[in-house]
Amino acid sequence: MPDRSTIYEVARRSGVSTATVSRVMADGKGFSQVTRDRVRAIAADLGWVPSGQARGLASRRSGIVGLLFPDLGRSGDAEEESPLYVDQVIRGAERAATAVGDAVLIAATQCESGRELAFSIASKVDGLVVMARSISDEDVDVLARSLPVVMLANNRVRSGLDFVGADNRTGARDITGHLITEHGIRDLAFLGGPPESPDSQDRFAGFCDALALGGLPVPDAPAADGGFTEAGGERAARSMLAERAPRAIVCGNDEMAIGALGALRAARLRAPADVAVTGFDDIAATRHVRPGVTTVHQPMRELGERAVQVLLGRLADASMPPFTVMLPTEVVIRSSCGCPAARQRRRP
Amino acid sequence: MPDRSTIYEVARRSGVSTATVSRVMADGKGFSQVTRDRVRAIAADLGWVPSGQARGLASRRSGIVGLLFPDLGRSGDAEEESPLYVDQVIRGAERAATAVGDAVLIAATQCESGRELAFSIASKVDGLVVMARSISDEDVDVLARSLPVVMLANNRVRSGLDFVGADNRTGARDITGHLITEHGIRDLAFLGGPPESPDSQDRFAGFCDALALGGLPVPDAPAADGGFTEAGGERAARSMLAERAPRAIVCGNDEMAIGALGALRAARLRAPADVAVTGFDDIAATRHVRPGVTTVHQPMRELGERAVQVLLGRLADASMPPFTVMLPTEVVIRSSCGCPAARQRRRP
DNA sequence: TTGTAGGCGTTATCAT
DNA sequence: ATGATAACGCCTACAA
Repeated sequence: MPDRSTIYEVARRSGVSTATVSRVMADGKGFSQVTRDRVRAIAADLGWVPSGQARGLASRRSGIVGLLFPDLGRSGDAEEESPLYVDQVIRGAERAATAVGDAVLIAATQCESGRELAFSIASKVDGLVVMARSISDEDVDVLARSLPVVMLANNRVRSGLDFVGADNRTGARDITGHLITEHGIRDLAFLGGPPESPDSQDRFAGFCDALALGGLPVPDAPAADGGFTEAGGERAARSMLAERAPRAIVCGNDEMAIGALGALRAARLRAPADVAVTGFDDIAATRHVRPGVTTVHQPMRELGERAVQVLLGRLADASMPPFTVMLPTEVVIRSSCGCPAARQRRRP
Repeated sequence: MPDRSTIYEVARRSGVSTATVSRVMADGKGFSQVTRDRVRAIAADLGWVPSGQARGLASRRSGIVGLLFPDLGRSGDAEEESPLYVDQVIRGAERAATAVGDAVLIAATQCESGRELAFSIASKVDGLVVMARSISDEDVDVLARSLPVVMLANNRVRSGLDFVGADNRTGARDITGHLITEHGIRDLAFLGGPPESPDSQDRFAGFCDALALGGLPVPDAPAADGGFTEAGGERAARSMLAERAPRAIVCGNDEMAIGALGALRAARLRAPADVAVTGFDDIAATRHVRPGVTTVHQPMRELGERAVQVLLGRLADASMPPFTVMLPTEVVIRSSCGCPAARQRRRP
């Protein structure tokens, strides 16, 4: 690897100044066609790749946005334990960023342990998208003092920060309402994720909304906690069933719903005949499993896209008032709720 | 957002020079404990985040590695069409990079269309991991002239570049051999991915190896091409079955295997009783579908990790001879090959 | 159309 | 243990 050549080298060989080279590469104005061609040819010939560092320093814009997401896989054991959720968000962010020529820097961080990493990322980017549970609130505040930060899927109200999220609460209310209204079920249990997860909290709140609407007693906490994993969901459902089987288990996400289906099978209970089950997120597996899991579709990729778009907007105009984007969710009817399998359509 | 404060501000308030601040932040040597504490306190108080640009420019190391992966989702329609494969690789890369304090810059590129993007990424990083089919060979060569490049899963022999990949050929040979040896099947068809995919080519080669070993006639091309997608696999299998059903369909990946299972169901053929089916990759869905898909496990996450590790090694020592890492694959027996469902264990 | 020169915020090399 | 000061590679007025 011969040292990366510089703008000086290109300028020297082209017989022009570095300013002209810079202008040519920026595709601006102020040079003749012949100069342009010569410079470009020599740059290509040299295989010159301009230094993003220097460019960023001079123009005070790196063209990089950062994405911090919660580091789950590392503590969990199996690969499938870590939600594909995040992957879709990453893809969405990537898409939105490259659409405007920016790039995405990613890092998995976990509150305390990821502090240093988070700051390291922050030093390299123009702005940051921070997913729920990836760094502490205090650190968010510190970071937000020196660069634009968009909160993603973290429903906590934070002073003056842009926010992008999905309407978890309404989704949970709708799917629970479906169970109550369409299937006449009046004995439902909610299987939650990690208690500190805002997503889990919002979904539980929506569950409660639906119970209240249906005139049913409202619990003050989820019936059990499955940590958002398939194994955790199975475990939680198993111990729940050991006591008393409800007519329906509303799960905080799809992984746990799939785990719950396993627990029902093990307990020789039929789903949905004996116990209806619903999920949340609409991951691919919900389509492949039998019975198909009735769930709530989250626009995960779009979440990532919108977050980056909001960030870019903020970068362009720092004076805008704080922005909040709440993306709609959608109930997806399959058969685990008791609907006939054929009716695999979506309804609002 | 008040302007990001600089090292000058910190130095001034601390009553020391910028050099000292730099030393303190680098956790190096050459300052008293009291100076250190004062500087750190003031830096924290100011919420100072050092500029990665300036730091990179001065130290000629950005602490960022780039990952270029093929941009599939954009052309395909549904989300699930785009292989989860890539997501795992991204996660692995992220893990390996953050383990040493680096960050990963990601971009989806598609040969010609992604040229510009690829160069933009290259300008921002210390080195590049390039996945198969994400940019053209010529562009790889150009980029490799100015920064270290590691090829990932691209089996093409490229002069002097580091390479990391999985042993597709042996995996395909083993799983095909299983069908021939354990199940006595002598009439097999290979369902390939995009003809230009090195992965697909290698797997087909392994398929042929096994046929030759079993004394069976060796075709010179896959029986059909399903583009590595579930829908494509179903379509290809359907038209294959319209002519004549083989005793086994060896699919180039899992998505197509799942599609093929759908086609068999539609044709009122039983799997594996009438036609055995195998996949490749071991994605999560292969466990959830019925029958469970016998497949070849690819260490996708590890692929990403190793690629970044090799890149970091190259960064540390540019003079090493080109490095090749071939990770082993592993046959995972489920029931779509004809084995009893209970025997869900792995074998080499 | 083109060149000159100062500045971007660090790190690193000398000194002291 | 600390301070000057010269890079680092590019952009951008301002001049010519």
